[in-house]
Amino acid sequence: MAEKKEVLARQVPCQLCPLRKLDIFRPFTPEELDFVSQFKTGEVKVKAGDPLFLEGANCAHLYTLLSGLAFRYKLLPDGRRQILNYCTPGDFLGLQGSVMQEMQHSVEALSDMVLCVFQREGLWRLFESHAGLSFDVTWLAARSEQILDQQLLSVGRRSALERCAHLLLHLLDRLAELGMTSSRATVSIPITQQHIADTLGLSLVHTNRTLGRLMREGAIRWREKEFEILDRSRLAELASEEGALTGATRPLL
Amino acid sequence: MAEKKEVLARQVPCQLCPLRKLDIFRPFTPEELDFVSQFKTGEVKVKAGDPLFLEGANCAHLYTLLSGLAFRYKLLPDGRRQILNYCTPGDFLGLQGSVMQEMQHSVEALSDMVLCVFQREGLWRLFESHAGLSFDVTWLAARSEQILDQQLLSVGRRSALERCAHLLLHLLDRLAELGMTSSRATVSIPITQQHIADTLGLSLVHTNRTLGRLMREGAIRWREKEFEILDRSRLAELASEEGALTGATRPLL
DNA sequence: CGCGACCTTGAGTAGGCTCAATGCCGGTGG
DNA sequence: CCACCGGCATTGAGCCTACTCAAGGTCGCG
Repeated sequence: MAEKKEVLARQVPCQLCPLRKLDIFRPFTPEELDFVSQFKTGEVKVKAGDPLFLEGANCAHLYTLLSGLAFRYKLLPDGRRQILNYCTPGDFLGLQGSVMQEMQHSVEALSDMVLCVFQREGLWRLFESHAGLSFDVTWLAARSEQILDQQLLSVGRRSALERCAHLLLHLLDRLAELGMTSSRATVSIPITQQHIADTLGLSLVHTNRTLGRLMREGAIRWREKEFEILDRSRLAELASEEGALTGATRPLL
Repeated sequence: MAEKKEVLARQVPCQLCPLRKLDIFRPFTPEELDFVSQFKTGEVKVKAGDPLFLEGANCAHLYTLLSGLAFRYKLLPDGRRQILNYCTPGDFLGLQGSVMQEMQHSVEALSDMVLCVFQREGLWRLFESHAGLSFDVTWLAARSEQILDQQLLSVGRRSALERCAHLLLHLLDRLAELGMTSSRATVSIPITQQHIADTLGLSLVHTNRTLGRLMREGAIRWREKEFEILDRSRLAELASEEGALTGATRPLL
């Protein structure tokens, strides 16, 4: 309990992984499931607010996020923070650290998380023995690059109002496909306005005012770290959408 | 000549590829070189200003940039453009298009380019038969994600002056490791201030003034699509550097 | 010689920033 | 039970960075 990361004995066998039931994840062959099962060395819990990775560290592990949410970020020497993206269940974390020498960004838990743990060396065995899974790893890397591209477009070229609208829609969509939204379009996500500001490259105050505008317009509701999209089409219009991400089924390691 | 893309018969065998001599690229085994050689189906030339990919297209090819420069970008419906990053020789282009359904960004040549062409299906054979090369593809994907992370940090959290300084240093470093700089720190790169503006999320006018400041400070010189870093340490200081990219040797496909 | 592409510069505006204060919890210790 | 404190949202005021509009200026090219 005093530990930041609580290491657990292996819990759920991959074959029974509840995430895998979602139909956004591509079905794995029994053989693949076997491999992943032994690739996985355990589980770990991280408490909300705790770090999973710290920039500059050389982490020996890879993770698949099983439950909970997190975010990736970078800091400038004087403390300015840029949130790069959000991590949702099914995301494969730590690839950069395994593939390059060290992690160039940090990851922090937004809510309590459970993660599958893999050893760095296991990744190499994965590449040697499973072309399909290797391709999946690459697929996941390409996907997160796409998300980053979108985010960069937003931060670089959209107005504050557009950015907010776009981000909320993006989060809604990502959580919806995981079944993490309540009825309607209500997203429960433990972020503060400071997180949003740091994601969008805005100041806290201005973020607050911009969200206020969206609320007064009746496009969203925001209360207690939970927001609801009331008028999706209005929001999409405000966001200057550029075409959504592919909804293709994805791999889950 | 009337063609946008000029397809050439196979020219240089990979074993003799001049790029491969650079010591930033990891040495390949003869066996790997053989495979890459037959993976490569030809070469293509693209003229400065011409597109290599267009967003939304479903491209059947993958490329390795042999010579010349390009940039990746996205557009908003109303025409605002965000340049995502620059492509330099050795970069592997089109992975997103091969791995996902379609390309979510465009690529345009900055200067005349020569590229190696690979078939999309060849990538699958690569994964099946060459774990090392598969790993390399993933490595390259992870690296471009890192570069994007940096860029996002810049656009989101740095001031105009910091962004300019950071970008110039970044370009200098990337071109220097390829031996594409002249003596000293002179970078010859055919970009306009509009490119810089679209990279940094700034307006053209403000970019001009900011570069002007850097020039008046004596940190850089800019003339005719070519700039020179006169005072690297000053520039680094202005850039609020966050730690450079790994200089590790990289794969070249 | 005129035109197009690009760089410069001026002037005025505004979107977004900082500083600062207030209000609203929920948790904690006295 | 209550007072206090810390984290977060909100709001006002004033400022400044960066944007827009608008004119040139330079250079290369047909």
